[in-house]
Amino acid sequence: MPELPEVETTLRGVLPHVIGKKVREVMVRDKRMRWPVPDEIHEMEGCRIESGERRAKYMLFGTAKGTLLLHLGMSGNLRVLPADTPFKKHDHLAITMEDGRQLRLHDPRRFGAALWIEGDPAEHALLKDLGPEPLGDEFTVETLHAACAGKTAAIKQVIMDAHVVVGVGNIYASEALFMAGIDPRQAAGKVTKPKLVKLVQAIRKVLAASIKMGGTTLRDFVNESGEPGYFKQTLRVYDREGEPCRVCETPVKRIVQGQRATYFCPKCQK
DNA sequence: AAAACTACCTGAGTGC
DNA sequence: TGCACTCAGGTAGTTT
Repeated sequence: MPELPEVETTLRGVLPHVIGKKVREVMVRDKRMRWPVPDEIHEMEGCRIESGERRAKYMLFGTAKGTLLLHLGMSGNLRVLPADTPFKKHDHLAITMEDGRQLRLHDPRRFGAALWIEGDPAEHALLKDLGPEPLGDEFTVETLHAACAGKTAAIKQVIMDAHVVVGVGNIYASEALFMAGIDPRQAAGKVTKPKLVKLVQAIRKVLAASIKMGGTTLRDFVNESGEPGYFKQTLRVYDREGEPCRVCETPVKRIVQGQRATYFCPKCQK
């Protein structure tokens, strides 16, 4: 499910309900996530949530004692509900705030994560080697060019590599390559610099546009209020196999790269 | 070093 | 209805 725009949408929705509020209780209903939810997560009980930010697809909530790290994996969502709302299957974590509202992490596939970090989150193993944020100043044509230099791997694989740039998942990788007019199978080292310029712009543009529309709901993504995102109707190629390219009407092609589906227009992307 | 592949897990959809 | 099968938005870790 969630790529960067969906995580950003969720975080923005959650923030007003948690910033400056005290945590009353943390309930771990099922600790089986990508990694077992640590007992230390209860450290946050009684703490005030001072900050909430996103790094790559991780959400980080800072308190005086430590930082809560949440990841939505493939099928997760994080909602704000009244604490007395009946639990659903796969509601693995529930954090009750002092005002009776509850944050609930729901994740059927359990590829998501809930961890407790003591010390500087930037030094945590999951975060310290991440590449630049795509919407930040550190992601530039120069950094992308350097990352692509000499690589024989397909350009799509490279922009999905979190060491190169974070947050570009399977949907937006296909979309950005379409917008930049680049064949996703092209060796990264062979993509020309003018194309890389377009690619950097395309990645920024597609992510920002999706955030504006509340993300993409393909099947089951919902934001903190349980509402879907509306970017799906704007997708140019993803999940449109056989349908006409919105530019040239050539049928959109689906291939598999690195065991993931890739969608592209064989005429517009060279 | 880089590329290819595996593993984790549940649920929805398809075809027989 | 039911069974077998495929596919899905992520990414750390292992193998080649």
